[in-house]
Parts: sequence; structure tokens; C-alpha cells
Amino acid sequence: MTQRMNTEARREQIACAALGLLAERGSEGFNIAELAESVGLVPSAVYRHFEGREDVLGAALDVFRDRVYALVDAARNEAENPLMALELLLTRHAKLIESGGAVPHIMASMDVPGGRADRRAKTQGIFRGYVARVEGLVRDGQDSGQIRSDIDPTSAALLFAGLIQPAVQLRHAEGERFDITAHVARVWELFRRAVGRD
Amino acid sequence: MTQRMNTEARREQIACAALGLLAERGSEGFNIAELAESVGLVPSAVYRHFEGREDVLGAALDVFRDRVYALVDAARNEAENPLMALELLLTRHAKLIESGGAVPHIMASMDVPGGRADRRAKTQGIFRGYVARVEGLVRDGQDSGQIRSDIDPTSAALLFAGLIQPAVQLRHAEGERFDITAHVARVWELFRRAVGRD
DNA sequence: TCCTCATGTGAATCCACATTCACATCATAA
DNA sequence: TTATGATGTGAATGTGGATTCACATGAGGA
Repeated sequence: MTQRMNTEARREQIACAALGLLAERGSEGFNIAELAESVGLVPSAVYRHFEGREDVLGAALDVFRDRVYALVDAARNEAENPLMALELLLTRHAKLIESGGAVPHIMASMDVPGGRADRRAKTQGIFRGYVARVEGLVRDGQDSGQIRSDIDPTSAALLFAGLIQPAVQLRHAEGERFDITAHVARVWELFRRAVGRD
Repeated sequence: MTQRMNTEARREQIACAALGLLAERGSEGFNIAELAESVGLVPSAVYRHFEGREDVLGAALDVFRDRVYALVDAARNEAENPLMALELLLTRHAKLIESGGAVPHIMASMDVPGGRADRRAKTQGIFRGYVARVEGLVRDGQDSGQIRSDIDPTSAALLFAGLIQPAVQLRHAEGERFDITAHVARVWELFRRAVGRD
């Protein structure tokens, strides 16, 4: 038998693995059997820790939310000023995409229509929260004078989000041939010209 | 019995209906029973005209591709110059989103990972084609001097695509409360400042 | 040591769909 | 008018995957 674990640790482990599968296969291809195998369990064991498939997906999204928000907060804390925080955030997104990390990948493909209503609501909430945080950075940038004050912060935040989303798709289509780091560097210049105060 | 149709017309009708359902439910929620009902047929009748579910989805994506490309080409033909073509294209995307039209909706939520390999390849091909067309507009804009020539056309095209994608998500989350037309007008100004030659 | 509860297992079930099939019906051409 | 092929129908059938269940096992306390 597999090494036993208390349910709290197991839940966390399963949720993380689920996030990985979700990023890899999408919610359509996500299935319990593969999830169980990826953590060295038998499918039925998953039900010791979760109500069911939807519950697992919900937990995976919670992990996702925490990671995304942590990414923004880290960039905010580590950078010298709001504009540099945005740049740092952008390059970190790019790195995650390059390494196959789940976060921005899911953010981009976030099933707009798919899935149950409550799951949809959750993903949308996560996205709103992300945008709100970026919006906060934009406001700070406006206060510090780096970002033009006549710009609508929400628009700027959505523009920022849009710097990555299409790149993720293209990355998926082209694979290695599409250099996401270089792309991000270029669109960052465009973004700065769009919102910057020079 | 339902009114008979020759298989060509029926295929087209079914493919269009399938695209609608795809936009509404996503590929995860898409099912033959609902599709059949939406065109007034019984599920098994669908198999008179298609090999199976994947075949239907493929046909729906063909319709999708044609519509998207037609949208770009129309904007290109109707506008006076490349920059105005991009603006026209953007506002038309916005209108479609507002009216619940499927096109940009699917473009945004385009299952990056989900689905069978061949279906994925198809959606990616459509996206690449879209980007390539926008890229062509950008090049034209550079030739005509409206767009800075030191900009990478691919980057600009992806930035353009990114103007809409996040907006679609937010629109879905906020519903009517999010005024997509107004948003698009604002990000267009940002886009123009980013790529324009003034 | 023995009890008991939490966790893990393998073998059923269940279920939502896709898919198939034998038959009905209509259009049309001879 | 009748024969034939194309299209539609309803009732099976098949199937992948989620979920349940009876049982096994190991860890920790009495």
C-alpha cells in the first residue's frame, strides 16, 4: 500500500497535482484516474479526501489563485517602483510559461464558458482579483508619476493581462520556436510607451 | 418527421448550430443531444451527416475560421487605411461580444490544452492565421507610415489580439455591467499610442 | 497486546453520452 | 406508378470515467 498521509497533507498534494493536470490537459481532459496515479494512489482513494471531481477542481483552483496572487504581491514587494513591478511580473509570467508552469497557462485558457456554474464563478473571481491587483499597481504608478494619470486603471490592467494571454496560445502552437521571453520584452516596450509618461 | 434537407445544407446548418453551442457551453459541455435538438433533429440523425462528435466539432471550427477571417478581410477592405482597419476590426469584435456572437468569444477561450490533438492543432492554426492577417495589417501600416517601423509586426499583432481577450473574460464575469464598447475605445487609444508614429 | 479509526484498495456500479442499427418515410427518376 | 437511394426515427448497445462499497491495513492509544 502507498505511504499513508493525514488527509490535510494529502488534500494539498492532490490539489497541486490536479492543478498540474488541469494546466496540461484542460478541464475537459482532466480525469480522476490520471490524477490518482500522479500521486501514487488508486482512483477511489481520492474520494477519501474530496467529495468528487468538482471538489478536486475547486481545490486546484484555490491553489491556483494563491499562486497567482502571490506572484503579483511578490513583484510588488520586490520591485523598486510600480512600473518595475509590472515589468518584473511580466517577465516572471514568461518564465513560468517557458518552464511549463501552470499559472499563466491556466489564466490564459481559463474556460470562459466551460464547466459548472460554480466553477466558472470561481475562475472569474480569480481573474477579477488578478486584474484588481494589477489595477492597484497601475494606480500606484499614476500616483508616483510614472504612469499617465489620464489613463483608466482598469483598461491598463486589462491591457497588461493581454500582453500574456495571446503569447501563451502562440507558445502552445509554435512550441520552442516561439521565444516568449523575447516577445515579452518587446511587448513590454509597447506597453510602456502606451501608458508611460514620456 | 422533420423537414428533410440534402446533406450539404444540413451539414452546414448543423455546423453553425454546433459553433453556437461551442461558444455557449465550451467543448466540455458540448453534446450531440443538445445539438440535434437545436436543429430539430433526433441525435442519431446527426450521424447521417457527420462521422461523429469530433467531426462535428471540426466542421464547427471551419465555420468559425471562415467567419473570423472574413471579419478581418472585411475590415481591411472597408477601411481607408491600415490603422483604421484595425480600429474597425476591434470595434466589430466588441459588437460581436456584446451581441453574444460566438466569434471572439471562442477566440478568447480557445481551449489551449483541451481536446484531441487534431482539434487542438486546428484551433491553433486558426489563431495563427488570425495573427498573421493582423500582422499583415500592421506591415501595411508600417509601409504607409502610420505605424512605427521599428516595431515587430508579430508583437504588435499579438498585442492587438490581447486587447480583446481579457475583455471577453471580464465581460463574462461582470455581464452587462462591463461596457465592452467603452473599454475597447480606451484600449484602442493605448494601442495607438504604443504603435503609432506620433 | 489489542482496539479502533483513518486511510488505502479492488471490484462492482452507475451514468451520461456517443454510437449503431433496423426500420420508416420521402423525393425522384425511370 | 413503382423502385431506389437518401434522410429521419426510436430503440438498443457500447463505453469511458466517476462514484460507491465492502474489505484490508497500518498507526496510535488504552
